[in-house]
Amino acid sequence: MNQNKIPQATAKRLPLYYRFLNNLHIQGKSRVSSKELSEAIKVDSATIRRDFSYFGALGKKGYGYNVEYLLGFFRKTLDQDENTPVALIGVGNLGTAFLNYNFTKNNNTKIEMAFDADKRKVGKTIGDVQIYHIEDLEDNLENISVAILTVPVSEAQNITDRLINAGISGVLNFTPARITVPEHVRVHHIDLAVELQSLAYFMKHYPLEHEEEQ
Amino acid sequence: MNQNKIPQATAKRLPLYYRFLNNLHIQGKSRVSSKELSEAIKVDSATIRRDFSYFGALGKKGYGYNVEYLLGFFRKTLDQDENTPVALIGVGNLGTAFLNYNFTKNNNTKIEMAFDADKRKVGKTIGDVQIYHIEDLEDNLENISVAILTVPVSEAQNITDRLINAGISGVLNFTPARITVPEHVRVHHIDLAVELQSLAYFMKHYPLEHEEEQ
DNA sequence: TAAATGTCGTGAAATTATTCACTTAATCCA
DNA sequence: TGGATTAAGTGAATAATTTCACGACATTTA
Repeated sequence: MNQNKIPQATAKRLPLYYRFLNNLHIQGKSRVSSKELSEAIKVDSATIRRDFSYFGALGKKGYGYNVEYLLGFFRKTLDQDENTPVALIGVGNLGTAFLNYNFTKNNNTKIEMAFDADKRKVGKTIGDVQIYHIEDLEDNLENISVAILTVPVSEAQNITDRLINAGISGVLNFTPARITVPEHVRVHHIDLAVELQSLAYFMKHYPLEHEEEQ
Repeated sequence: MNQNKIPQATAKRLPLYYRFLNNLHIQGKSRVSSKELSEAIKVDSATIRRDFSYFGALGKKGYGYNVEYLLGFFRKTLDQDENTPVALIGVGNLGTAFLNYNFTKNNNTKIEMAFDADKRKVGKTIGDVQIYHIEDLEDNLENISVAILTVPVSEAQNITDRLINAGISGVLNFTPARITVPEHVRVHHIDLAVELQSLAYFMKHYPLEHEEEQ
């Protein structure tokens, strides 16, 4: 595989490309240029061409990219065929939002089960996903490698430790806690307060220049 | 001001530093080193020292940083005194999560009002925030510069246009739509599906190396 | 007081990412 | 068919970010 040659910045944009191509395909468009893509997803066209070029020559000069071909290519590259099973930990408002969000639609991730500490929620189903009690975490987490963590910050590290013990190797952490994990576990943090505050900071201090932001 | 000298990557970490220092202060710690900070927030210690150095010499050799002093400094720098008023657009599960999240706690942003298209929600209050009908957007959005966008993707561009017309200059966009805005408006995208998919991709293709992310 | 230790601040190097601008090839159109 | 146009792919330049590694100085300890 050529995975290690692909810059991280590029890898982060792949899902974005994939989804947009999928939309184009659904709309019946058969052809797209890096310029069009650029305008739609707000990434410089040279960056898009460079990103694609890491995978080889996917387009045609004077023509652009064939949507169906490119989509098929990304489908393979992003392992769209193979589903990644996900567990949701913490069924509060944010957790519920995830359960109702239909990820599987144009995405290879699927929330298979959810856990919560509130006994009143246990046994219920939201968006087809069964809710278990957090005490039963270890008994149910089989074949699941990714967890979405939407629990109170005070529980974050403790539950993370249990998740890792139970075999999880990727965590999407929505708590403000900067959790500690072993080397082989990957954590992505999404910190809503930080995002909001950082937006406010940028607005005040970088008033004129304009570039889109992750 | 020295804002323009500060790299964007540094600016993005500032809220993180601020919050962690605040926690230290609450815990009664009076002193901290870049190494300790590094272990807690998973950012390389040299990066932390470099980040701080953009603001001048804030520490003392052989000692570290004085928590209270540093906190006070960041409070000023991040304009913690001055609140940024925020409007929430779309009171679904995700929107509700925001309303219940107590941002103002150690944060200078405050959700002042919310809007939704569902008449049953209008007039209610969640977490002290009044919900208005989306039709009345323009009438109520006064003195608000930031919007959190948690509406269905189909409405995203249309509502964004209205928001900008009503004077908003920053948008925290949680919809998958890559919205188009004029030069003076800043948009930060947080795309939950992309985050999840990109985590899965990194897990599969960058198996051994380990660095914290985002 | 003197030696040992700790830790900042930072030049310089290394790494990573973006952007420019040009060559080349395919398409489009008259 | 042939000239004009379009747009990919990419070498090279530039920019941004991180990291190394060390000098200098404060603190701590004996």
